[in-house]
Amino acid sequence: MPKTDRLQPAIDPSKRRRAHNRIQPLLDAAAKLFASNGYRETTMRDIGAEIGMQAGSVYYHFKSKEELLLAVYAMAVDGIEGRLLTALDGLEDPWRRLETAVITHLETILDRDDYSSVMIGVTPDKVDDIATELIELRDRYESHFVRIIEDLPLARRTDRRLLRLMLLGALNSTRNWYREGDKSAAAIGRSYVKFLRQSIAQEST
Amino acid sequence: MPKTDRLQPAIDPSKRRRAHNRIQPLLDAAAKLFASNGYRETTMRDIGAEIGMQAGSVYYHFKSKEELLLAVYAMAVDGIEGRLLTALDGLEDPWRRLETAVITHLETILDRDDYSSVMIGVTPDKVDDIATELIELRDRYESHFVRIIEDLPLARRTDRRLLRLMLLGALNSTRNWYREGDKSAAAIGRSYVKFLRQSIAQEST
Amino acid sequence: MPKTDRLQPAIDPSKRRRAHNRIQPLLDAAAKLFASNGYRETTMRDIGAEIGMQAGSVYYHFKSKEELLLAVYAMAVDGIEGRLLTALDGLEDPWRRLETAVITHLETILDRDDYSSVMIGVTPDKVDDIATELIELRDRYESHFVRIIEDLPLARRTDRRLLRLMLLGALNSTRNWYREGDKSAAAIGRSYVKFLRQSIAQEST
Amino acid sequence: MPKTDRLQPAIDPSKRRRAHNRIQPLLDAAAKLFASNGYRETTMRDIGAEIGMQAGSVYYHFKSKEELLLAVYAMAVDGIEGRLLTALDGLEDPWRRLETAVITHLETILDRDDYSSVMIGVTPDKVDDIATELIELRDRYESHFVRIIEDLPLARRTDRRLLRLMLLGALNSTRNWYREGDKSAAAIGRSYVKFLRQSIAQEST
DNA sequence: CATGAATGAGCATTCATTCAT
DNA sequence: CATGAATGAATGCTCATTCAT
Repeated sequence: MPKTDRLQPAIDPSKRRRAHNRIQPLLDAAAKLFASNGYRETTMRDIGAEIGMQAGSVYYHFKSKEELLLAVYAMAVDGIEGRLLTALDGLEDPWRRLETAVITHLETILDRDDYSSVMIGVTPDKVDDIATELIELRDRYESHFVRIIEDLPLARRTDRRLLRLMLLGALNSTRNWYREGDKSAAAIGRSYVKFLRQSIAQEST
Repeated sequence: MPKTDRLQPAIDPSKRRRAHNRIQPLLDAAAKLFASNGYRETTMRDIGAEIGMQAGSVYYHFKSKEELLLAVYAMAVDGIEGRLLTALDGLEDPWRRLETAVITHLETILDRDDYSSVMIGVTPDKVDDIATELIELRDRYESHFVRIIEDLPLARRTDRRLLRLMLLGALNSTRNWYREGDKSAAAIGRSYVKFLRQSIAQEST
Repeated sequence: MPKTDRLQPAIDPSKRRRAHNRIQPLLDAAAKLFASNGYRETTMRDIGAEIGMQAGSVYYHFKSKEELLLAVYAMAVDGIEGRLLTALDGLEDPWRRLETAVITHLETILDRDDYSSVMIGVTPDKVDDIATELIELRDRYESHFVRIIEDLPLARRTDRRLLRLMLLGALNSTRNWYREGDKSAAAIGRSYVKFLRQSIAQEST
Repeated sequence: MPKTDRLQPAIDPSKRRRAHNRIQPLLDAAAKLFASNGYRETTMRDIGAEIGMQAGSVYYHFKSKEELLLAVYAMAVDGIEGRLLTALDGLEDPWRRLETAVITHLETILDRDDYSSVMIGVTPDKVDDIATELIELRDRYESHFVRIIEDLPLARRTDRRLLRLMLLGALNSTRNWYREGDKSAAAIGRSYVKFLRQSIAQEST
């Protein structure tokens, strides 16, 4: 995933040279540490140290640890959403769209991208003050799955919400067991869709 | 789930009544707090206070917080495993066995049982020193699913491991979204199995 | 002023020996440092160090710095009120009562007693969370002056409230200029009353 | 009180308009914040922000926070002293001079003027490095009261220093209790003088 | 068995100050 | 003149753990 600068405050490009933009490195460092050690277990000192900065200095850029998490989370959603939309672009067939979404999602989270790891790994309700914002962000992303599943020609009375929840639960949990040497994200994704498709598709399909 | 004492080390029953009668309350308190607030966010003081005990006194019974988590985790596995085996007892049909396992699993974790909440909710790798033990315990439980899925008459070349991983991932993630008023655990379980069955079953089925 | 134990939780005297009661030394240390350096400029580390204790350990006894201030303040009021009542005991003549109150007040705050210095020196409104409690305590003490001045046979239309405020303002400010070698507290007190008495007394006096 | 520039170092008037036009706003901002929140509780960031300036930029004008306080304090003394002298101008009668001084002082500090609030509210000894300068400034102002009281025809053996200290103590403490709706500054001042005059005046008066 | 007391390392956060640009 | 960025020391507070009694 590209470490985009979508979230960055627009700054006068002339100053950019000087500013050395420490925000991106900071976000990257935070993402990396949150992803590998967890949000709570990562200290502001760790984050600062990662880019040779004092803990206190981090506060020049982000006014709290939670604020920093929120920024990382937002960039994660930004990134994964962007990838998803790009991959989906131009695809019409509902089942292909589903498969593509599943595969893209898996590819993002299994390539151990720090940002999306944070998004998948951080339990919003442990971070009270920004829980709402976090959940909103996540929902924004998942809404694409809502739509994709809506468009599927399914057997009548299929509970589409349950289907989505099942699928996303399965998808997100891959990151707990996936190891180097396992099947590719694409293969896993294809299998998951195959495991479901025939059971849920409309008869005629 | 009953707050059983199934796993307790076999000790002289005469002493049991008096000597170790604080262990169970302690485990229950820890389970309750770990489940509702998380392992890291729960302090030894909280746990002690829950049963009117000083923080320091907890160390008479468990030599560290991790040790306490391990004990809770072990009891959780013990409990959920017990329920599973009881439910499965006597059942022969492979698909019924699967459905029963799925439903039983969901019933345990969705009735917000403290012990199993800990088992599902605590990420082993955040607790370095006992991660191995925790994983072993979890594997012991999941091995029943390995066997159940092994016994399923599936289409040739179905990746049974992937199927199990997908299913357990979906199952365990229910606890993140399940709310009062949602379908029953049994209904959800039945749906999940239905979502899969036809797609993966051997033609003749 | 006696460093009383009025505020202490009643504890089983048998345990007292063991407990070494660190609360009193802690209050004394806090009073001393608050008095000489100010509340804000005193750190919990300073207070702990004063009695050979880690900063963190202070929290075993007081759950916050403000809580500690409140306890010191309460003991200060306790002490100065006790002295006042004792001094007033048995006195009937209204003017003697006033003079005695004034002198006693001055003696307490000018002997550089740490507790009353805190009471006089700490501005309640800088300590938001306990401002109310602090003000209540101070009012409790000052209410004795309200009564003493009420009992004075004054010229009609004398604004007794204003008189009290003037007097207490003058009294409390002595601590800002009083130096070793100045007149005694008693002499100052007598002068202050003399400065006022004739002007405000009822004609017949 | 007008936010005057009376004390400013005499500088080339041509530059004054432009070059130092940030000093006055800075002083005003500092005075405002010191007065309402206290010296310690006010940060350089707050002060800068008040006039749209970075914290670091403040250091271009004042080399430290204490320096800034000193400047505010000096302007405060300058202002209150100016008002006093203006009010006293032409008055001959010693008692009228006293009453006027008292009332003028009260009017200045009770109209919640930021500068004089700082002067009255900041305890010099909490600001070690400039305590001497602060005290000198305050003394300069109070010397006018020394003289006014010297000129009073008082009963022999009246301790004029004590009288001054009592009066100023009473005066300055008004700001702790004065609230909207209380008597006017003038009324309070007149009362205070009345409370004292007859008691201390020479018989013949 | 249990407590009361204390430790000490650590944490998020604050803030006066510096300085290159 | 002013800023943006950073420092570093400090601060109130937390918490798993220890240990004498």
